[in-house]
Amino acid sequence: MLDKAVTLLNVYRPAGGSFRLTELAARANLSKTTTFRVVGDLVRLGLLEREGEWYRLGGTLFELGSLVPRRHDLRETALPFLQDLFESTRQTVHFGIRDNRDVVYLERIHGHDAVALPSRIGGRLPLTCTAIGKALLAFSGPELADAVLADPLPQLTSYSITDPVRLRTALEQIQISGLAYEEQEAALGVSCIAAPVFSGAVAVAALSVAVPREQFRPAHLAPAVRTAALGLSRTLRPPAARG
Amino acid sequence: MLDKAVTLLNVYRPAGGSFRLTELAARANLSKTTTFRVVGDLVRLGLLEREGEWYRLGGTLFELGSLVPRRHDLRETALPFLQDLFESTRQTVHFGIRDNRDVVYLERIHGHDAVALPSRIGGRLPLTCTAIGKALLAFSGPELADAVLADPLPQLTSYSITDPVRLRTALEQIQISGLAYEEQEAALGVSCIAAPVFSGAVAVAALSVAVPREQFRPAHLAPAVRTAALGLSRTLRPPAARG
DNA sequence: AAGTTTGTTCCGTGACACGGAACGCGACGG
DNA sequence: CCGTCGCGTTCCGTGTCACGGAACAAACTT
Repeated sequence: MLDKAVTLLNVYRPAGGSFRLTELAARANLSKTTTFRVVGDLVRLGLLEREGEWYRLGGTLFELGSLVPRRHDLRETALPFLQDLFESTRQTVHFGIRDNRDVVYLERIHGHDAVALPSRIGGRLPLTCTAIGKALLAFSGPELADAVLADPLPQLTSYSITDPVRLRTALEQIQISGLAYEEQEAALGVSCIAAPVFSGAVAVAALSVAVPREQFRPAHLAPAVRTAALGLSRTLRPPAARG
Repeated sequence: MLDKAVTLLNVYRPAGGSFRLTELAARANLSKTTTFRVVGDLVRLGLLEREGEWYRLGGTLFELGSLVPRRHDLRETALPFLQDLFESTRQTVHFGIRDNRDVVYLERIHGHDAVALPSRIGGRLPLTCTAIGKALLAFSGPELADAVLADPLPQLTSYSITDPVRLRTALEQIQISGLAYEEQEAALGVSCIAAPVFSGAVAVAALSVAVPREQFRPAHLAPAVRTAALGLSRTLRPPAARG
């Protein structure tokens, strides 16, 4: 019952949208009868919403998701620094953490002229294809980097780094400079620069600026990104006694 | 099973936090045995996370919640206008929709010196105690206003309006001016000004600026709030063919 | 050392989740 | 106008697994 319910909810990952009963049953590998009953319960409980014959995720999930502790707290303390960064660059600003081998985006703020990117709040992208991911990977200990480099590297565009040797030298460069770059590795026409947010020696999060490729001026963006990341690191220090 | 699981998740509303097994069982009115089993399933499925003997909401909920359609779409198109508003006022900016008799906040952006407020993303406050709520109530049709005014009005502070007659004249004033005010009705020392976001004749959302009481200059804030709301209304028009 | 509260395991019973089969309906298409 | 298809929905018999009381181990409090 519970398993089937969560399986049904997971049908909506990672893209969201609306589904009809039969399609839900097919994607969840459940019988139509069971789907009908479970989906009915989910609607009654507010986890799904029904509009005609279409089902979508319900508002209760939004409210529960907003309460998830680490995500909410980090986002709240990071927001002012992200605002600073946005104001000084006027480009799309990202903020994310690591979960396993993905970066999970906690915040993404932009103006009217945002670049097209696969990132979205609550969404996931491979560590190795994004600037934020590389910044996190470079400061998450050598074990993780070794493990990631041992497997085939995921590829989002033709520019995504697939050569582990090249990625390792990139990580070493990141560890020296404290800045991570990414050029069209996540989306064509977009480049990124990111800096890790530290709690001690390991990165607990990272923030980045995404810029159209032709406007990418790393030397100009670096100080702003670094300043925001350092400021956030310092702010996290006092209350972040949680090991 | 499903009911009990959702009951357990709802223990975390509206404040979030961490709970131990016995406290979860008590708050959910479930036997300790059942709580133990269901909570174990929830952890296995990612809806809860366990740290020692403490349970908190899990990252899966954050990711699912970020996919809830109306919330996500509205937030995404509203964000640039909220940024404009924040930049021109440098005060806490809110964006919310109506759900039943509450306002649900979809976004809340602020700088380093944010005022203390009970609002939070995904949180709820009574329609009648907030500027956003009044703006929504004034443009949600007379039936809702009549129903709300017929019942006792909720009260968050000693300044919250409890007299239905006074609230009705306030709503009429909002319908004329297109702007809603609130002075210390949600939190002491904080005043707000809000404007509705229209889709046709009804408000589908509203945005506001929250300011420390002593700095509150309505005449100065009004144009910025109105401009942001109108711009957002216009942007929502073309793609918002959904009745 | 006795008592209290914690998380956890065990187990017998009974409710209810399960999915196959069948139904009503609307949309096509011959 | 009548088949057929796919849809959502209802029904029902079977079997399972959810349920909670009782008991246990461990960690604190007194």
